[in-house]
Amino acid sequence: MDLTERQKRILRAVVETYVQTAEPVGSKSILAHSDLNVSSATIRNELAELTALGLLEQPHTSAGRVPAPKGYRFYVNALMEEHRLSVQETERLNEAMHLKLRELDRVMDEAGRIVSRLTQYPAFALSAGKPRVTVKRFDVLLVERAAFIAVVMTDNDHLSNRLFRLPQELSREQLQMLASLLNGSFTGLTLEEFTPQLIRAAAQALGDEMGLVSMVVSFAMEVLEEQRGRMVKTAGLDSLLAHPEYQDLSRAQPLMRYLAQAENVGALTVPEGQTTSVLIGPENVHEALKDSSVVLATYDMGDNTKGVIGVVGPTRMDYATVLARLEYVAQSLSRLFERGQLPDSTEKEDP
Amino acid sequence: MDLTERQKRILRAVVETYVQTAEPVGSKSILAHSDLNVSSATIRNELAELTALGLLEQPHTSAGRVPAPKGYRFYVNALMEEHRLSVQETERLNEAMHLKLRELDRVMDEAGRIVSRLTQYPAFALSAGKPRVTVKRFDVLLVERAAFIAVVMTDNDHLSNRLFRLPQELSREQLQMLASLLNGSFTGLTLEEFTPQLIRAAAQALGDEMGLVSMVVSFAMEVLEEQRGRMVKTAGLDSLLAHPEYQDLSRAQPLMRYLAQAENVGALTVPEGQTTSVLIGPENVHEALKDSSVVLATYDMGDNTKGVIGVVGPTRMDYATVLARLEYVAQSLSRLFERGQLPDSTEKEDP
DNA sequence: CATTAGCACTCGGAAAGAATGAGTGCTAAT
DNA sequence: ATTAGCACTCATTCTTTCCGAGTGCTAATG
Repeated sequence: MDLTERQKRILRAVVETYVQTAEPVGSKSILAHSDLNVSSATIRNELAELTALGLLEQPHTSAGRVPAPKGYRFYVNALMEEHRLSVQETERLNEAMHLKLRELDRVMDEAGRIVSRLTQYPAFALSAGKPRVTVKRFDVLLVERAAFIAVVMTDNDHLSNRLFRLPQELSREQLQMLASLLNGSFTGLTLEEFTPQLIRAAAQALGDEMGLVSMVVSFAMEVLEEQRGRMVKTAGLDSLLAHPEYQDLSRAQPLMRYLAQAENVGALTVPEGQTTSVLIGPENVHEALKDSSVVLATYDMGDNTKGVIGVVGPTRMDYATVLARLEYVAQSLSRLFERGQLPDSTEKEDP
Repeated sequence: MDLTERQKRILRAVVETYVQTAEPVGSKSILAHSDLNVSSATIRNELAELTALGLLEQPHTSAGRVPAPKGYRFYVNALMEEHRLSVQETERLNEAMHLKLRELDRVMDEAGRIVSRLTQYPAFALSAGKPRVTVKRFDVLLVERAAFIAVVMTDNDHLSNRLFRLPQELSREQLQMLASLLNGSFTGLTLEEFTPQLIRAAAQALGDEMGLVSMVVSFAMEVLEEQRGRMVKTAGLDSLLAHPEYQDLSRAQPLMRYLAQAENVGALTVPEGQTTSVLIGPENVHEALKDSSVVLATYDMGDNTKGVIGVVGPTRMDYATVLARLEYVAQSLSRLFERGQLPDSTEKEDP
């Protein structure tokens, strides 16, 4: 798509004022917002041109212009200046991030909240799905005469534990044997490799009258199941209603419903090889998103797995700012996973 | 408040048809819905009476009647028949409940979802706050040359763990000593009793050059902090918009915002000595709830602590059914906590 | 005295019409 | 190529009109 310099400036002016005002923008206001030295009539001609190209559209004959999805796309690809976070902004973001982020669950939850607060759009955080997870290590701890804790550590260093109470007492030796059996037979296996035969054989080897093996093994299987799946957290659903395009309930409701379903949100991904993704209106495949936009950024969870954070909002979105903030949070998350800590707020760097 | 039998029947008819239709109900439709053998004129007289008593109200002169909050209150207190769950219903509920409910976090999350699905209203689940939580037991497990897992078990049998990586290698003996020190010095203490002095003394006693003590202790403190707070999970926010009273965005939005704030929802409680609570419209203290109703039920988490589940919806709510379902879920949760398992679906009993 | 039939009246809401004005597209002039 | 000027379009807003469900009251009835 080839545009003259003047057309680009006009397109950009339309996008940027529309993003602010949410009102169709007319030739006069472009005159004010950009510093073109031409008359409104000239601009009208250009607008007609841009409309013919499918970059803008007219809600009705006597209204101003509104960016069409293609227009936003052009803006995002070619016109948008990279939004540089100001010092204040960085500080605010860091402040927001400096929370007790630890367990994955918590991290995802908080990340979603933070992004939503930062962008004023509903946000979500997805942890990476990991198709092959295995148990790295089992531990069992005797806690009372007839209760023990099983600790399962997966190969992505996630820990889970559960307390088991038993009808009978248990000796330290029995537990010891249980532990070495488990570590011997069930580490390094994916969920599929936990076959009933294997479990039965192990139980027999231990002479397991209380079903200890199956207890712990099925716990381990739950853990693997859980680790394998993507975790989906959404936040800030309520902020959707704050935007004028969703004042119309018939638009807000399907989107809300979409967002409330974890499996929908979990299906959102960033194309291979990219770290961010912007899908504008009809570019989205899911019906409920057809007239909204989705902005995504990936973060690194270590282990070559990627998580995703993102927001959903009207196509009229300040893509530059939203992208910048998402990227910043994604970057911070990557560092969190890499180093086990959040970046120092004084540190400054360009991606 | 004394009503004649006929007045009661009329009030009840108004509430019940209004709950279904969401339209003001007139004298004629009452005639149809109830089996009074009187004319519409008589009913009109009674309606005027009930309106004068503040039990009904008229949106405008030429409209039918709508229950006033006092009317709902009377209905809930005196008129409402206890909704008996049908066999099908029970089955559906059980099916919904039979999920992998384990970790508290997950339980709360699921409970909220289930209640929301069951009632078609936004729902929430609160775990009990526990003012005095202590660590019951510490365990440490060596996992690699320079990494260990700390497991903290609190007196409500909650388990948390964390993996610590260290710059230096660690001997099994060192860890052993760490464990006994922690168990000796820090079990049975509330968060407040973890004084800096105590921590310093413990570190010295161990000759702790790597800061092991402070690592594990601050982890334990996080755990206590977390266990002390109430956990708040909300679900089904989107179902709010499905109800006609929230088609008006100016009503839906504040309520959404209210529900999105954990601290708001967390403040909802059931009065001492009751197991359920119904707050109708203006009976609510929080501004955002003034024209909605809140229905709550408590469940028993063991340890004499009570959790709460509940829903928020329009005052026009089918209180009988909602209450019955909430109670059922609450009961199931209680049993889950008591026995560590869900009630058998074949089992049937009256509360 | 409670109940009822009958009827005038009220008032919200839908439908139709009129006024407003921002913004366009076109034409003719520069 | 640009621009001033002007007729025209069409959402939006404000009135006006109309409709009917439902009431409240009165007078008649058992």
